[in-house]
Amino acid sequence: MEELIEYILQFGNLNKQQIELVISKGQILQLKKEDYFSEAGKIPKQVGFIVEGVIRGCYYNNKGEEITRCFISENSLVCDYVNFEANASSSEYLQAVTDCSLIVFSKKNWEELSHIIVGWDNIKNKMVQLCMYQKSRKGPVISQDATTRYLEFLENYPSLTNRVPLSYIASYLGVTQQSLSRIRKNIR
Amino acid sequence: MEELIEYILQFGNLNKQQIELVISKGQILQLKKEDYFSEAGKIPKQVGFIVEGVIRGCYYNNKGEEITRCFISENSLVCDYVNFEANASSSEYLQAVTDCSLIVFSKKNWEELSHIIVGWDNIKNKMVQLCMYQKSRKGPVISQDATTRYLEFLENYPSLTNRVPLSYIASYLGVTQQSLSRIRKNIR
DNA sequence: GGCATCATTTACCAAATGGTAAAAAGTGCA
DNA sequence: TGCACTTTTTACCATTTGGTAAATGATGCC
Repeated sequence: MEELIEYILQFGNLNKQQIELVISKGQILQLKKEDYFSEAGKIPKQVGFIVEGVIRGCYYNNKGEEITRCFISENSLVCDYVNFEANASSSEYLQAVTDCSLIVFSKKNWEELSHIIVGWDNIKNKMVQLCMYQKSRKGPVISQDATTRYLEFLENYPSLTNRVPLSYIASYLGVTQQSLSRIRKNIR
Repeated sequence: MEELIEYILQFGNLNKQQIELVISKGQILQLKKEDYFSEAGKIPKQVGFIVEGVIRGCYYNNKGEEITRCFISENSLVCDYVNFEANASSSEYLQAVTDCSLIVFSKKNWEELSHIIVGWDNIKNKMVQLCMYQKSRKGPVISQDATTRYLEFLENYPSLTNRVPLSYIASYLGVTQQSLSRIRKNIR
């Protein structure tokens, strides 16, 4: 739980008792590679914090191709938050890319924290907003060519290169797997 | 102001007195085409709501090319919100594409609303989060080809086609202006 | 170990897009 | 109206990327 607490304290202060309250509401969740954390068409039921592992957001486009939209790794929140809040069904899958250890909060527990910790809403919203902001900033830039997008991916996600299948990275970067393979060859 | 109130009430209820408080904190701002609402390298000073006009988010990439990252039009919030909250300098410009009428809230007034209206924070955060969420969903999809991206742009932003220069749309879609011109020709 | 299965690389050609340049169309102003 | 200026279109060819297919490399299971 230490990682989670350290993460939270970036966004505001909590005393020991409040930290205990947060911990008491969280539960450990282990996901096996390819398990879903949440699914398209279903209402997201929990907020997660990744202690170990990689999760991706993905969906199927109208050609039936599977597209990876984002990667989330250690020490980050994982949740389709807007739909979690609105009790609306999600349009994408959140799927474990590797075996994962998470700390998760049910909707009930997550909401209770707002009632029992003064200032929790403030921390919570800063966390969620930073999360959304970073996703939009660390993603591939559409105006760059594929090689540049791959090089920036390596910079932004150095720890992912060897634990994520090439096909996921390819659809994330908007190129075919074959093109990405060729790009990697040309870089060396 | 009616548009703003209607927009806000989507996210939660306010009584007449509270609505008056919101109105009392907002100010009218007129922007001329190409004026900046906020600038890269500067700390965003206000939150805006677009009553009339179009604003774009843009920046200069490392080749010095000007890249449009998003379009925001009537009945939407406009703000680099994370940096506004954090008093951090922005990495992009928010620039009027057409003459604009806005209702703006200074940082001081925006924060005061949190103190004087119970439940304002809740409304505010839902607004901001939906705003960020939509930006990530309405943007061009990197795994689609340029023609598809343009067609989806037309669907997502039908009102922008004739009031935004082609060059802005081109960089937004990640193609050169010449390519976009060719694409438009082939669609007809 | 050997086999089946899946992931990645390579090759080939077709199609899409970029870069440069020039022409055409549109806009504002004297 | 006519001129200067900006925006958009068009054309040409080089380069990048996609689509299909097959070969190679990895991985897990019996």
